[in-house]
Amino acid sequence: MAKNGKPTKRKTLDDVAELARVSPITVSRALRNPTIVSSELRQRIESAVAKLGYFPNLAASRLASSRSHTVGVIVPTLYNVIFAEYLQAIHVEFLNAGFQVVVVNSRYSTEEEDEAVRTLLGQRVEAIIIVGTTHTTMTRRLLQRSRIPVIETFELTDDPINVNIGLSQTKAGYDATRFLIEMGNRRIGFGMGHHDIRASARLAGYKQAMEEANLNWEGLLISNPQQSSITLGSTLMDGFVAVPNRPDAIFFIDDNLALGASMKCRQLNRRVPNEISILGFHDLEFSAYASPSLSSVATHRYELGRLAAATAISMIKDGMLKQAKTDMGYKIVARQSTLNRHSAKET
Amino acid sequence: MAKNGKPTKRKTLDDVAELARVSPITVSRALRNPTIVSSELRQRIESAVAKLGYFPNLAASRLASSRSHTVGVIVPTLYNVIFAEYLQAIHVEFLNAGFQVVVVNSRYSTEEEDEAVRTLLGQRVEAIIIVGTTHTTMTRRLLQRSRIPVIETFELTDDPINVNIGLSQTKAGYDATRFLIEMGNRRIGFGMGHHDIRASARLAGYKQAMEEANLNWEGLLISNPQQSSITLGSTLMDGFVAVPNRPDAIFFIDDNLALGASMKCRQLNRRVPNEISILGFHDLEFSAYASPSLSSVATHRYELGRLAAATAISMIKDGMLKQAKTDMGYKIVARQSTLNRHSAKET
DNA sequence: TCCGCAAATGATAGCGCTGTCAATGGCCAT
DNA sequence: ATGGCCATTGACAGCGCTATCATTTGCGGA
Repeated sequence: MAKNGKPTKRKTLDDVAELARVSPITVSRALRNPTIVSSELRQRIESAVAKLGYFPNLAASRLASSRSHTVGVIVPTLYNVIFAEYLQAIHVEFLNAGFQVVVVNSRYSTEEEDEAVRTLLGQRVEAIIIVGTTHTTMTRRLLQRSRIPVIETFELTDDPINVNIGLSQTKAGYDATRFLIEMGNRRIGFGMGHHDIRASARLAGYKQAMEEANLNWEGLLISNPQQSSITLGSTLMDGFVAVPNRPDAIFFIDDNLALGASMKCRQLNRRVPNEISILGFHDLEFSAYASPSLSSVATHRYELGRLAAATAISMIKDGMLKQAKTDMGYKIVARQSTLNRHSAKET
Repeated sequence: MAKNGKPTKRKTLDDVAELARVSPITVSRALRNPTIVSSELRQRIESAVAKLGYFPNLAASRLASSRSHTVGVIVPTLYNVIFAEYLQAIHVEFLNAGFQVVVVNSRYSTEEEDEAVRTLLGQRVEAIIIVGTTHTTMTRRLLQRSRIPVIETFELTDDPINVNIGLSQTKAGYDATRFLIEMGNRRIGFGMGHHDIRASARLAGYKQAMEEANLNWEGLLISNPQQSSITLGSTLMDGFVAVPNRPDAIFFIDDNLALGASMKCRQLNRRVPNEISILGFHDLEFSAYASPSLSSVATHRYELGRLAAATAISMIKDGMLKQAKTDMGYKIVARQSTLNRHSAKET
């Protein structure tokens, strides 16, 4: 309930200046860079600020200085812990450098991504960090015209807008599949949720590896338009056990699916990895501690976010747009959920 | 790389107006409310906008209209899926209502929360949704003075700033513990990560229930200053099996811990629920699908976020600050991980 | 035909800050 | 005592929009 009917206008710099008996510009300076104002005035100003409960109108400040001290980050979802780690790193870097971070969620839609870019540019963000390298033509043009640093992440492209930091999703999918093949698996399944761009790239890598090894993947590819989750992994596993001529290994698009599938296997009394090997992706926090521990492809989300933010900061400082591409790589981590069937035979 | 050295000033409304041969104010209107401008001018304006690649400077718009069309949300962390679900609901509601959402992370610190509030108020957000009801005196005063709707969530308080929507964490902890007691457990452990406010409230409820039942909880309380995770659950379980006179049930502060503990039990060959019952909290998405499925206390995060946002929107529209308190409740969901030892004895 | 009214458009004056340059005063070297 | 320099402080204009009121135009009814 409003305490009273007074329209109590918000306090402005001028109110503070009046109370502190100094000019408004001095208040502005005292607030932004206290050291350049004499300590006497500074104290008068500080107490006036406290007394009035003043704080600056950022819109006015941004308009006058044409600096927003804000950067934008576009992620496809907030649900996925991958992006939470990435965002955390970005936040830390930018907050330390005095920037505010606005996060916008594009929900895996290029149209929403386009809108998000417009919103951010309208706010005159000083840099944009975006997940993915595939955008609508319009979005790409907007970003190019914007003349602010744009960091495209998570994937790799030969034609970045400015800076690209990521890993080859296709190659990762290929190598992961090769890993399973070299472990002696023949019928290798592929389990995924909805076909987002990066998941599809990993799928392409899988198909390539399978074809190169003359292995047939028909009937071994199970997907579901839902978002990836432990629950979904459990559901997908139901599908795999129903396949005639069951797979001896499955590559899941991420560790959530892999964990759900592994738990389902136990319910169904299918031994992992003996009867069926399971390989995940991303090496999530729990994977090393699951039972059996999950083999996975480690990606470096935190470092990726950190590097993206650090690069953006240095570009903002220099006022220069450079073009660059950094491959963060990945690493296949073999744990209990995958079995080397060659050595298993030997013993 | 900058394509050329031209300082290419950003396009403004005036540029568009000039190109479209209309007055700036007409452009402003055409952009904000196209229907009130004749279709001829509207088309001229639209093509000028497209040609120039113009889009509005939000800082100027906010300053002039003193409306930000922005709301702020403060959460303690982005890592916890609980808050991701809550944020998702908030985003959906506000975006549909034409508001932008700024999310700030307070990292479980009241100091950072205070800063976050200042940042948001400086942006002249039109409402603030905040997790928790405990703030510094200063923060509370700022929020009260702000004269915008403040929605405190997740907990319940008798003295809300404006609107409070949540559940009694203490009562939930109490009831969960009662549930385990009534199932015939005597030595009931409590496992938690770092002592954030809501976790501590659940702990208080646990202690109360134990004391009322004349049960001793000494030595049965294991915590770790880390953030709750599946991994940490696994670690905590190591602690519980090392306790002399092992617990027959454990209440974990959330389902991540419960799942990690359950997986560890299997590694250690402790049967769940026969040797040890496990109860989690929040009823996360995977809990029903884990093996064994996890008993938990279901909370309603999505609905909570939705309601918080809807309430904020209606308050913004009405321009009225009301005081209200809504108890969202919770629900104990019994699944496989807890055993009713009374019936177990009977059979 | 003229008036009145609604719809469409325009002119003016800020919103609350900061960039820029000017003014002031104290202090030291000469 | 004088000039010059640095450290402080202030005046002024303007950032790019929108609220508000004023003006213009078209059209039906008296």
